[in-house]
Amino acid sequence: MRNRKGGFGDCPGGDKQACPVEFTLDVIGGKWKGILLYHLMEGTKRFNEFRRISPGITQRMLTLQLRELEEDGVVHREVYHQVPPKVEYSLTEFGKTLIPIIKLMKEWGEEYRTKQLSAESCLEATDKKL
Amino acid sequence: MRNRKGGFGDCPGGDKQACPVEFTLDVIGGKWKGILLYHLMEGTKRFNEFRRISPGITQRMLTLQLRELEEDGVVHREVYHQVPPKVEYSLTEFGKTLIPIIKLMKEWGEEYRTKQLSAESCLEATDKKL
DNA sequence: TTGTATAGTATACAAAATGATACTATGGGA
DNA sequence: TCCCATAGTATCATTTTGTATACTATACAA
Repeated sequence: MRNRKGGFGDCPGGDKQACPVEFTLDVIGGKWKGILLYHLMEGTKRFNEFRRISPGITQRMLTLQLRELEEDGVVHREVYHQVPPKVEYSLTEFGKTLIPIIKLMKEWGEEYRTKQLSAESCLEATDKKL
Repeated sequence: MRNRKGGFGDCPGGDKQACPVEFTLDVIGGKWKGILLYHLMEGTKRFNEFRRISPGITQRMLTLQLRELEEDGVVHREVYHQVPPKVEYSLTEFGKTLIPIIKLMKEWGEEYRTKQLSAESCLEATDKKL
């Protein structure tokens, strides 16, 4: 993943050309990008808003993931030169084309998260019961 | 990613519960899972068929990714006790519920791969022209 | 007897992703 | 004067992911 700079043309197995699915996953598949995009669908968010929403993410990771999304043209970063600083993140028009995918992933996740969990607890039955 | 065994209940930031998108990405987001699922949509595939389709993948990674998909209940692994061995992989019913997502990702990838590339070459303009 | 094909394992190593922690600048308020 | 908040960097450690290579069993075919 994310090893695409420098052109797809010389991709050894030709995977990236052959697989648009991989291309898409390359854009949205980072560890935190799902959450970020999910919340950006609601509208503009500030840096620390994301931190409050997902306390698990470190500042570093938040910066990195947002920068990658920015590089990919998916999010827009608006800097207000104030003190204390203010930076707003939002979906670009291009980023908005991802919304149907995010929504579908959200719905699938919502529907199968619980089912999968119960299936797993039947199959594995080694963990503590929730 | 993939750090979910042992229950979601104690997820520190509560991210996995809060974000079904992450749950979905956890299932389909492996480096090769996109390609594998993409080709499994067409029907049953054998181990070495995958290797021929994507020569870039090593045997080890192919095994690992298929096993993860199997663990997640997405693919079914049918072993034929023959010599030489024969193992067939196919989508489970559960796996088939992912098809709309894969298809949407495929379409998005097909549509924006080229646009993104040309946009990138305008913005970055450091790589050789394709 | 040697080679072929399949579907893997095992081991070692390398690279990439992620995490933890400390640090920065700055204007305003207590 | 000290502390607060914001939006980050910088550095280092750890974990995860991926690669390379060699190895396995076994029936059949040359």
